Amino acid sequence: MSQSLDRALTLLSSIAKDARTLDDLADEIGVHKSTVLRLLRTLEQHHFVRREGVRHYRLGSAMFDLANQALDSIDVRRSAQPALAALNASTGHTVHLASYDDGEVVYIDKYEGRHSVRMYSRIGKRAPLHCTAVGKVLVAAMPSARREEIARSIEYPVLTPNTITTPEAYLAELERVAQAGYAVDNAEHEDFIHCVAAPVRGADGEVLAAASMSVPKVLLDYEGLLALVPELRAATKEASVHSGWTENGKGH
Amino acid sequence: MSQSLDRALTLLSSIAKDARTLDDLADEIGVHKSTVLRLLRTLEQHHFVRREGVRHYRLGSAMFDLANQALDSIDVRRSAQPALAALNASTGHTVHLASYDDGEVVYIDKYEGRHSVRMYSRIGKRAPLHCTAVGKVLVAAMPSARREEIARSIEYPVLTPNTITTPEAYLAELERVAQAGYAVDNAEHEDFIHCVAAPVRGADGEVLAAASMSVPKVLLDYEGLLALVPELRAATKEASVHSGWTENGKGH
DNA sequence: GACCTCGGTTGCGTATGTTGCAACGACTGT
DNA sequence: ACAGTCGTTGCAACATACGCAACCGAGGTC
Repeated sequence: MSQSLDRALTLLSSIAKDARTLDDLADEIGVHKSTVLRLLRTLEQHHFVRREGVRHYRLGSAMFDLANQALDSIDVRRSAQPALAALNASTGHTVHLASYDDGEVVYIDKYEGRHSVRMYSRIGKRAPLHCTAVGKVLVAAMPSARREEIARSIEYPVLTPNTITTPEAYLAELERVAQAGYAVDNAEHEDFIHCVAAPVRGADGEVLAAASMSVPKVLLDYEGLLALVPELRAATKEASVHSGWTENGKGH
Repeated sequence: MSQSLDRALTLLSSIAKDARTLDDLADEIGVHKSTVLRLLRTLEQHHFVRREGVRHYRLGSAMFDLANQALDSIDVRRSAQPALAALNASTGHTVHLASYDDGEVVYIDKYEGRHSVRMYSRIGKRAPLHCTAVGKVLVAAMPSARREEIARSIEYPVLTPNTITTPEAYLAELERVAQAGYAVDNAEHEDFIHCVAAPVRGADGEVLAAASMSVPKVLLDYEGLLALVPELRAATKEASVHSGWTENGKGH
């Protein structure tokens, strides 16, 4: 809708990847370098971009200022923090907190595991719904009409041999998840990692977010992974309580 | 330079403050609400903004995705982390890591203190050079010509009774800091808090950033604050080593 | 030291994209 | 049913952001 803004935002992503020369950036978004220069200058004025020397552009402080402000305003993040940090500390595994946004999963918090295998995740990063434990938990919590709608509308890229590839299979999986109260990602997203996830609920019992633990397969087999579920659920329950949820029925 | 981009970036700040209605945002940046709508839509496409229901706009996930990417790319942040985290753990006080950017100080990391008095700081937030310990450390590390230049060009808003208010006084203070190797903010920024700061150096001995500890005055008097300096300097020294610095002379 | 390349910068005229307007639609509360 | 918000769209006018081409400055090469 707004061309220059659109270009500028694309620019930001390009810069985030890695600092480049003007012409490179120009090529990337398909405009003249003078245009890039002018956009950069505006971004710079607002501290969204910094230049260091020549040939080096980095994201600026406004970026993380706003980001931190935004993160702080996500209530469930703060209320879930103690429980998830404790879970992370006691198990040593990577813990994620994620929520649904526009047909995808967004990670809103992350506690790095001790056995830090390089995982392709990061706060703010987005992931597909069909191959992540958190994705399954979040969609499974929706009314069945909405589940259908989503299951039919998303793509099913095959990321590992275990990835679910059809709406039918996904819907069946969601049903299982809804029943069980937790979800598993049996190496459906990344080959060497499997996860379990469970919902964090708010005052009205609605699902605010999903928390997951990710474990390298070399460290724990499938049995071992499932054995973590009780601990995970204890943590999500505690997080839910801190978010206003009460055991039986509505809060307030 | 780019009007629409400029407006959009201003919009982001407004949204960060607090989610509002279209007209409010329009007023704030002085344009018609339809204009705001179109900008928001573009921002939304890029996930810089989310809408929840009506009358609610929040910053979106692209924001913190990029921000985290950017933070990860700040080398000194990662290399200083262990030392600063340990300092924070052992003293219980709030620890900041900050660097110089465009006439101001920018906080690039923060470790919350245990006795958490609400402090007006946040990763990515900017603060003045003249009334912060980190600011003094960073400017004191510059060659004297540049010190002069900066001292003459910045403003000296009076924030507390102790705030330095003239370039002359500031330059004298910088000289003291350069000699001593650390800086003090004796409640010059916020009335109830005082800080000490010391530099973190890189391979060539250049100052990469400044680390500080902030302590409420009710917790520790001026004497007590100064007593923390050795521990702080031990931590910044360790951080420097991790950043490539070597005790005597040039690295490489 | 002259020449070349590469990255960044500026002025200018034009076409394009962006804007404000005003009318409409959806929703809320009275 | 009506008034009051808030968000959305089509359109025409204009400002603005664009591409171009020339220029500058730094580094490297011969």
